[in-house]
Order: sequence, then structure tokens, then C-alpha cells
Amino acid sequence: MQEISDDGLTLQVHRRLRADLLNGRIAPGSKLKVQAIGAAYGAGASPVREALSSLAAEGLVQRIEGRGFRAAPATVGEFDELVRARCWLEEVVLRESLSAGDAAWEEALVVAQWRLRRLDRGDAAWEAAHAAFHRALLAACPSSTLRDMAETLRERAERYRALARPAAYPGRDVGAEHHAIAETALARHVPRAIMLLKEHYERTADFLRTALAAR
Amino acid sequence: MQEISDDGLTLQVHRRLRADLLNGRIAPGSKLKVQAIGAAYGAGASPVREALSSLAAEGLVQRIEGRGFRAAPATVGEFDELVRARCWLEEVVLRESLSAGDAAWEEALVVAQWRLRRLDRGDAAWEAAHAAFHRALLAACPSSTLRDMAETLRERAERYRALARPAAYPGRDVGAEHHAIAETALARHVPRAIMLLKEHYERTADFLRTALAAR
DNA sequence: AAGCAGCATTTTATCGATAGAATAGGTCCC
DNA sequence: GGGACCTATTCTATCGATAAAATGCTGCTT
Repeated sequence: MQEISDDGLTLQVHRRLRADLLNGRIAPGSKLKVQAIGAAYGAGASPVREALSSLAAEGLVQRIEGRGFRAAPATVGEFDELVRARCWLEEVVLRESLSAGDAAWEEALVVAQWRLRRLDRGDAAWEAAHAAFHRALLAACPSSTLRDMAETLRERAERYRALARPAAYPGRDVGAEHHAIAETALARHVPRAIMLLKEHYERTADFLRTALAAR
Repeated sequence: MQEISDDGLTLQVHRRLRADLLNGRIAPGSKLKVQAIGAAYGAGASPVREALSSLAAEGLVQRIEGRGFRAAPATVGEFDELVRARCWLEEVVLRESLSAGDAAWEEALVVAQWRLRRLDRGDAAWEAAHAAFHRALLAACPSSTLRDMAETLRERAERYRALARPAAYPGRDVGAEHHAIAETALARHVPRAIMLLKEHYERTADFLRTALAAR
């Protein structure tokens, strides 16, 4: 009999809540009632509360002393701050990744880019492939701490993308941008790769910003 | 009647545990039994468990599915990784702080350095003043996210300092290092300030590394 | 002396219950 | 009509109890 990832109610609830928060199924700022969540996921107060505590420490949830938890708000201001932090952080992570990347890293990056290229946005698998591509780009940075931080920021950014759900990015060839980034990274043109990556983020941010404001 | 920071048992336990972990009163890797902690702090299982969940998300505690929590281990390897991450992260945070710092920032930095200078290491207030100095240095970086990340890393590093408790830093004038950093920062010599800060960290790391290994 | 089966003791994870705080209505007075 | 006030209901925070799992012993066997 196969065990289906049965590692404690707390972790299960944590995972599901996190997923629901990240892909926008739970609206920012909405109240997270312990009982309701418990009922939905078939758990009592304790596991739910623990899961919420973790998520609060991760910044996806706010704990308001004496009045429970709510989904972290999503404002244009916070989004701007997020994008800025991401650009500055990934600047050094990418630099170090390029400086340490070996042949295996190169190959993994090429594969990730290839997988991403053959998918179409809107395709269910695209999100995952996109995340994998950006992860592969930074994967060779020797500091797992910094890689994890970059990953955290990427997740938060994806939450905004899910919330904005822009029908498309008009007048933009995202595939080409990814291609250029990968090529430049493989050629180890450090400053240029950093610049392209930042522009990539800024450009996405511009679209999301308007999409968010227009909600 | 004055209310003494009475915001929920969970938060109280969280604060106390965090403090005990950071200053080494709780040894790395030691088991954190819910009941024992609850008894010590006068709380039941739920608040303790929530506090531990938060701390686990912050990385100060490990949750091992099915067998409770333990204090995060402290190894020389992780310490090296920590120092490296800190150098790379603060490189950009300091750069941006220098580029955005205004007159108020300068004055706050001067004050922080002054306060630090008049204290002696070993003085109870030194730790706090030292933390304040480094915080002041980075305070003008516009990204609160990155500042918070730097703060997190600083806390972890202080845990190692507390664990190693080197009697002194022989043949080293820490005060002079701080002075040089402040002066260079105020003069906006960006690359030089970054270099000095990194050297400052590396040098401390060297002492701690030997102190840790010799435990 | 190493290994191990089985029993006793701890500990974890989780539930259900409950006191007290917060919220949402509804009412009455100016 | 707009508050101020009171009340019913809803939630939160926290406790105590408990089943299941893990750990630690003990003594038997080879």
C-alpha cells in the first residue's frame, strides 16, 4: 500500500494553504478563520493554527494579535518593493551563479530553457517550467541561503502574477527574453546578463502594475 | 496599572525562546520538549507549539516530523555559509544605502558609531549598540525586504558569536574597524566601504571559526 | 558481550471544550 | 437621522485529555 505524503496534518494544511494563497484562490486581506479552514481540510484547531503561524513567519499571512489571521495584503506599493528587492538580490545571486556554474549547470539551464520554450503560456505546465528556468539560472550560486531568499521572493512575485492574471503581455516576446537571458548567461557576460534579467523583471512588473491597478 | 507587553502567550513564548536560542542559553541541536517549555513559561501545549512553528519557519528551530522540535544545529559549515551569504547580501544593501542615505541617515550613523565607541566589549550594552551600528549603516537602503533579510542573517551570526564566546579578539582593534567603515561610508566611497565591511565580517569569522572548532 | 523481544515510560500530535474578546445587529434617545 | 448603548452571536486563544508513536529498559538467549 502506498503512503500518499502523509506527514502530519500541520504540514498538509500548511501546503494547501500556501498553494491557495500563492495562486490567488484566497484573496489578499481576507480573513482566515481557524474553524472554517479546519472544517475544509478536515483538521482541528491546533494543526491549522500551527500552519498559520508558519505562514505568518513566511510573510504570506498576517497575525493580528487578538483578532486572528488574515491573508497578507497585496498592494501596488508592496509589489514595487518586491520587484526592487528581487532585482537587487538576484543581481548578486546571478553573478555568483555565473561565476561558479560548471558544465552540469550549463546543461541543466539549456534543458530548462528548452522545456520552457516548447510550452505556451496558459499551458498548465508553463508556470512550473518558468519557475524551473529561473531556478536553474541561479542554481549554481554557492550560497543556498541566498538562493532560498531569491526563491521566496519569486514565490511572492508569482502570487502577484496570479492575482493580476493579465490576459497576455501585449507587444512582448517573453520567449525571446528568456532565450536572450540564457544565451548571455551561458556566455558568462555577467553585467549584460544581470541587465537583461532586471529588464525582464521590470517589464513584467509594468504589465502587472497596470493589471493590478485596473482591478 | 501598567500593561507589560501582554500580547498573547504565543508571542511571549516566541520571544523568550528566540532570545534563549540567539544568546546560546539553549544549545544547538538540543531537544525542545513542548511540555517542558510550557511548564517553564507557564503555558500549555498550543502556544508553545505555535511559537515553535514560527521559529521553525524562521530557521532557528528544526521540526522533525513525528518526533518534535529541536534547536537548529550550529556547525562550522553552516557558519561559513552564513558569512558568505551575509557578505554578498550586504554588499548590495550597503551600496544602496550609501546611494540613498540623506543627512538624517548620516547623523544617525554618526550617533550610532559614537555610542558604540564609548562602550567596551563585555559591557552588557555593547551587543545592542553593535547591532544598532550595523543597522544604522544599512538603514537607508530603500528596500525594507532586503534590510530585513540582512537583519535575519545578522541575528543568526550573533547566535554563533554567543556560542563561541571568544574571550577577546587578540591583536585586533574592532573599534578602529567600525570607525573606518563609518568614515568611508559617510564619504560615499562605495567600493571601499563594501570591502571594509566584508573584511570586518571575514575577520570576525576567522576568530569565531577557531573558537567554535575548539569547543 | 552483543542482540533482541517485549514491556514501561515519555512525548508527540491532535481533538474537543471553554472563557473571554470582538463583531454584528437592533433599539432607544436626543 | 445619527449616535450611544446593549445583546446575541461568532471567533480567538488556550487548556486538559488522549491515542498513537517513539524511546528507553530489562532481562533472556546465544
